[in-house]
Amino acid sequence: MRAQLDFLLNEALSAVTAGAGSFEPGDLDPQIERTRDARHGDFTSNVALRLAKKLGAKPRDLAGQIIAALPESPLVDSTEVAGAGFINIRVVPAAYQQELRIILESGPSYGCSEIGADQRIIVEYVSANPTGPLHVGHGRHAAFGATLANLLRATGHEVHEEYYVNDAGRQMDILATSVWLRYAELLEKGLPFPSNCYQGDYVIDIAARIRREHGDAFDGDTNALAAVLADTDTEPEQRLDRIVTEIKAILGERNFAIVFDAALASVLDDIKADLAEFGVAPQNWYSERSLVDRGAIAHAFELLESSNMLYAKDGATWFRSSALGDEKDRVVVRENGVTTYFASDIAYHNEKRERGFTRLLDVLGADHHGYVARVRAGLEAMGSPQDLLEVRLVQFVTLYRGNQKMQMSTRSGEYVTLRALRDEVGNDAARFFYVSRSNDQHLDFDLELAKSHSNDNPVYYLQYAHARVASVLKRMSEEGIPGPDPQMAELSRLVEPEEHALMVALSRYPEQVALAATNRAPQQVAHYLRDTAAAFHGCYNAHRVLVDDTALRDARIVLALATQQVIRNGLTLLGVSAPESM
RNA sequence: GCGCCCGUAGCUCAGCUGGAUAGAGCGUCGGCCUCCGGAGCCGAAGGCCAGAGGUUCGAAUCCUCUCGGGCGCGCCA
Repeated sequence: MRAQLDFLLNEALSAVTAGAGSFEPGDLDPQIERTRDARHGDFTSNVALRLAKKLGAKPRDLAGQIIAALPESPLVDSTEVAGAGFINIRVVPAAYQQELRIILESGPSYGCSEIGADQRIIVEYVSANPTGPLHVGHGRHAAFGATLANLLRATGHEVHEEYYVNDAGRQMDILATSVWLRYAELLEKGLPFPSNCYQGDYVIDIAARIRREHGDAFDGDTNALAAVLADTDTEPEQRLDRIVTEIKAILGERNFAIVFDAALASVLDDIKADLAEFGVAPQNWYSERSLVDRGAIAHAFELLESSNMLYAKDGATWFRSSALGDEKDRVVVRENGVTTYFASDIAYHNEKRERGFTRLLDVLGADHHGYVARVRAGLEAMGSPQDLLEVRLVQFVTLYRGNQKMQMSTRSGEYVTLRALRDEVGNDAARFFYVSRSNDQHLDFDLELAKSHSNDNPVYYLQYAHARVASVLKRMSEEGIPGPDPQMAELSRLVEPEEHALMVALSRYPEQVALAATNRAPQQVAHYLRDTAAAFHGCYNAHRVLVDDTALRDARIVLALATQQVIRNGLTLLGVSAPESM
């Protein structure tokens, strides 16, 4: 509906501004907005106000000219110049009635558009290190990323979702080390378990399975290791590196790899299952090790080398990122010859680029914001346009149990897992709750509140609206009332204010989806659905659907069906179920 | 110290890239089913949009500064 008015207004604008060279219609989107106040009509545009100065005209005069140039349309009821120079448009009631038919004809695809048709976009999100189960913070990333992907897909983008698996590096060595130390406990080797190893019970489970499958095959001489463990003078992180080294020596490369791979597979399988149950299923799980094995890092280095962006200093290799907007240059190969995490990431992003995506969208934790400039610099150095990489930061989730703030740390094992949260509050409530707040807003997640299956959970309100329609339909079939044909129904019978308000709300859905996708703002869909459900409940309470007047009844059933369709489409975008009954 | 995010009703948050009288939920107070599901509806109270300047026809929104909160600033990931 808005798209049609947009078109009309553009026609009028180009007629009015035909002689004025500097004007470009594209600058002005969105030109048409919904009015907030019904007295201003249905739609309004401020173009006359915005163009007045540029064209050297008075806003109200200009508005009048634009209105005069507006092509005839069966959609438009009346137009007026209001206030300082607003163009207010009232559409005919039949337009809203026709929209109901369009909703029912389009079904699940109502609200979809092609505004992103020429875009191939890769959305990378969560990408948590596979060193333990996902926690509630990751849940927010998962819900946000998946919903964003849904929104982009609904607006015609070609979308590829990906999870980058950090299956190489120090943290993974520490996980393997933690597992082996638990294994050693099972063998009663009498070794202490350092506090900066991974504390979670899943580590013990993995160790137990290794014990079952391999017996004491990974036993060995632990004297040197015991000495390192007992050395409390060394700085803890440094000591941990030495512990890793000792355990690698005890096991040998081959056996350490077995423990390492068992730990990785176990944790990753858990993450995959967890996300799948949460309705989150990336098309690809991209292994950092595969990147290294394939020579992608070497390839990226060649590209950087050829543009003279690498240099040697202090025995390390540096990337000249400061030349491209970063605060300082960054090390890509350490003094000890090992490449940094940044080297992998630069190679990974280059690889995304080479796969031909027109946009790389990274969903990252707010603690990674310092990282953005250097990745962008890397891409630019390898020949990308500046806007290829788009980063959306997700602020932290602070978990409360009642008034008690909870400290979370993966290493210490003191955190609430996503799975535990889902078990307690349900997938629907969790998905909805996560995306109903802007991603750049901190989220206070009160477990006690979320756990309580009480009425203050907003997701139930939406689902209830959907179920209520289902209930009416059930009642209808029980009483042998035939379902109406939307094309034949006399929708002009829908004249009550509540019905009109509901129809207006429904007609807004396509533009809300487009807006939310453009703004990368899933919470706008959540809020829209809340408003729409409220309009429905208000209408439902004021006017009975299954009345004796057949024509009126049919019209109201069409309205109810359209409402159900829009709410179902919206909930689906958010990854929330639309139940027939509660 | 420097950088990024944020500050809107008692609480939790929206606010459509600068529009007309700033909106919801929860909480508080008062009403509504002999009627399709009361997980609902209707109404009331509640605001110096942290503060101060600036930009312009017009600012919660853009710019600068101050105050307050969060997060970064490794040859960690």
